[in-house]
Amino acid sequence: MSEPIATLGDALNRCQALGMRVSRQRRFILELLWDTKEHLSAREIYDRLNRASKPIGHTSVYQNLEALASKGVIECVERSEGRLYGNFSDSHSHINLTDPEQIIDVKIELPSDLIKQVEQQTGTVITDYRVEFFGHRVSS
Amino acid sequence: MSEPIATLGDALNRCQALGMRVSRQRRFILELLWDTKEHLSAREIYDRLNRASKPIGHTSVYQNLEALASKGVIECVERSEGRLYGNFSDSHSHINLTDPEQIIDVKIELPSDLIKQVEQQTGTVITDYRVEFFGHRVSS
DNA sequence: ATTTATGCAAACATTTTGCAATAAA
DNA sequence: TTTATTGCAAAATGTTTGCATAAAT
Repeated sequence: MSEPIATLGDALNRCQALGMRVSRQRRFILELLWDTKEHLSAREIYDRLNRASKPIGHTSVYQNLEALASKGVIECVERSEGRLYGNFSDSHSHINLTDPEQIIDVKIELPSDLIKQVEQQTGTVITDYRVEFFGHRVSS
Repeated sequence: MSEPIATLGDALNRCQALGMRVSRQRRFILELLWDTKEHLSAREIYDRLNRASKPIGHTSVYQNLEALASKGVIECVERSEGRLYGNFSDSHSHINLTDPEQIIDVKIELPSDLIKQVEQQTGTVITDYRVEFFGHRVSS
C-alpha cells in the first residue's frame, strides 16, 4: 500500500508520480474537489469552475475525472442522480443508503492478509482500495 | 417488513397486492429477472425480451423497472455500467490496474465481523458491498 | 522537442415525457 | 367499462470520440 491521498498536495504529487501532467484544468478540478466536502457531478464541476472564472471545457472535465478516478486519485460513486466524484481526504469507503438516498462516509481498513491474498491470487500490487456498501437505515 | 419476494410467483402476487396489473410485458420482465442470476440494464432487458419474441417497447421497460423497483418488487443498483436491475444482490469486486490499464475481476468476501462493525457504527443494515482495488502488476 | 492535455463539434447513449391506442380488471 | 399500461416519436440528459490546437515537461 502506498501513501494515502489525504491532501490536495498529495493528489498533485500522485498525479506526477503517475506520469500525469499537472495542467491548469486538472489543478482546477483537484482544487475544487479538495475545497468541497460534497460529491459533485461532471456537470456541477464544469459549472462551478467556469462560474469561478476557471475556464474548462466539458471534454476536459470528463476526461480528467475518468483518468483521475481510474487511477485512484479521486473517487467516483454511481448514484441515481448520475456519476459523482469526490476527494479521498477523509475516508475511502462509503455506504449508499436508499430511502431516502444518502451517502455516509465510513472509515474502514481491510485485514492485511486479505489484501495479500488478493495480490497473490492475481499477481498484482495493491496500492489502494475502497469499499462500497449498499444498505438502508435500521428503522425500516 | 412484509414477506420476502423469493420466487417469481411471489413477485407476481406482490404486484397484484399493490394494485398493479399483471400485464403481458410486466410478466416478461419479471420472468426474465427471475430466470437470470445477473443484474441487467434496461437496454439489456429490452434486447433480450425482444430477441426472445417477447415484444416490449423501451418506454414500457423503463416505466416498469421504475415502478417495480420503487415498490420493492425488484432491486435496482447503480453501477458504472449504468443502472442495473435484478432479483438478488451480487458482490462484484475488481482491481483497477495501471500501466497498462486493465480491470481484473476478483471474488472476495469481507469478514462478517467487519460488516457488523460498520452496521453498528453507522446504524445501518448492509445488504451488499463491493471492493475496488487500485494497483499494478508485480513486474512493473 | 516531445508528448500529453484541451476543447469544439458532433456522435452516441440513456432516460424521460406527451399522448393516443390498447389491454387488464 | 374503467383505468392502468403500452409504445411511438421526440426531447432532455449524460457521456464519449475525432482531431486540430495548445500547453506541460
